[in-house]
Amino acid sequence: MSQPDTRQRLLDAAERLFAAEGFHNTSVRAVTSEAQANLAAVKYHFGSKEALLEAVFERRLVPLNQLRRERLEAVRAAARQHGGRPVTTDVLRAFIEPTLAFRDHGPGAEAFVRLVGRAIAEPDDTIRKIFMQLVNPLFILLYDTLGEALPELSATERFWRLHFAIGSLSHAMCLAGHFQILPTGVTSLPDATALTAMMLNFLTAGMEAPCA
Amino acid sequence: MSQPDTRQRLLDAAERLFAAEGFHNTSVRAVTSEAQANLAAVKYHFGSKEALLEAVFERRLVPLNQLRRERLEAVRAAARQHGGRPVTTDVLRAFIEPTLAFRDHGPGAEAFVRLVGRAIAEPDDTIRKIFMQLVNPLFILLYDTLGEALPELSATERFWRLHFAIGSLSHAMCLAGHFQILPTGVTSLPDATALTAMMLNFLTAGMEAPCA
DNA sequence: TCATAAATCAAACGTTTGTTTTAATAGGAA
DNA sequence: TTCCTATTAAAACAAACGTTTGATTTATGA
Repeated sequence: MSQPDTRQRLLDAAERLFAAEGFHNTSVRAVTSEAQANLAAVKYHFGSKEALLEAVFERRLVPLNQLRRERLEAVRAAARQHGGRPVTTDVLRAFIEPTLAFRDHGPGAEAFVRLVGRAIAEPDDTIRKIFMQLVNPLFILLYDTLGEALPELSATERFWRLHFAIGSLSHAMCLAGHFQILPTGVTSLPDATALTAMMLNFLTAGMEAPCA
Repeated sequence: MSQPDTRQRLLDAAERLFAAEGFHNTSVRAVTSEAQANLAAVKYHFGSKEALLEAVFERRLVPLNQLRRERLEAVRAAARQHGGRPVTTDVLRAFIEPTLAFRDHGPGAEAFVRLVGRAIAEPDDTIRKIFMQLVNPLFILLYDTLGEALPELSATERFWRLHFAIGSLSHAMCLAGHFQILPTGVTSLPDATALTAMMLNFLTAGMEAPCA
């Protein structure tokens, strides 16, 4: 029997199922069945289905957020050191590169990326707040750092351009490995590095566009 | 009693609740209760809960799609008439302007915009296919028209840049009237016209960015 | 070895789910 | 009126839901 850590197996199964079927469309029984655990194990290890979702988010989002924060702070520090502004594309890269590269962080990570990509648009207030509580401080840091890179941009413009970028990113996260029919001419799917390069190229141009 | 059209009241209630709480988190009883109709009315008028969702999509998406298609075809025709390419920002505007302006199309339209913004990232295959079946032909037309505006762009680049744009748009649609805390300096929220202008400015720059 | 805690288990809790059935009510045409 | 169809209504369906209980097993440390 592979029963080393029931808690871990529950997190793995919940991560996969919540990403593939959605939170409300996934039953606790489906999770415990896939994890080869007893139905009551969710209550024992986490307390409730919602607390399980919170644990799924926290397990991967806490280290990912720390990495993204470090990269953003590094860009800020480097700019301050040579007395200039941070470069827009560096700021965006500090946030986006670790995010898209995360899908290669072992099995389940790809499902997690899809789960996170959807969480920001989650209708259920309780669920969205669980997620936002974890990522909002980072969004604020990104917003502030973009303000240092683009001081001529008004707060309103910067706010909405950041949301446009977040939309592009989260949509691309949802598409990870979840592919529809491709148009003729689009042969293969890009890896995380190539996708990051394309997205940075696109979003940097949008961020730096002169105001109309 | 306001009982002119039970079918219409069911669509209105379902539209609002599906957008606010999500499809799987909304019960048929909640819909019929808000519509002041009998529980069995959903089965009688639509057949099932899923068929009700499909009707919610179709009621507004069919005319909206027709408008977007006309606007896209008009841009194509105008370009062909004077023997040149369509302009990128005109192509994007033809699709985006009617989409964002739709939230002012009477009561319930704002909720519908949010519902559509989320539908593209819907985990449930059945639901996403109901939606995709309605919008995919338009996405293909948009993809082709962008190819006429930007013939130097590779199919892969164009494909992903379109997805980045769709991500920005759908995220902005989800945010409509559903606002979180605003950062200092961001005072008021833009109307559909102002938001369209900002988004077009952003996405046009991204679309026309030189390849790295 | 024994006691204590941690973990797992089967089973049932009461509710809620989407759906269905059957009867009652309305409204217009003959 | 009378008949027929369209619509509404109340009630129940079986199934699935998240949660909880209490007993049992497993592991740990004295």
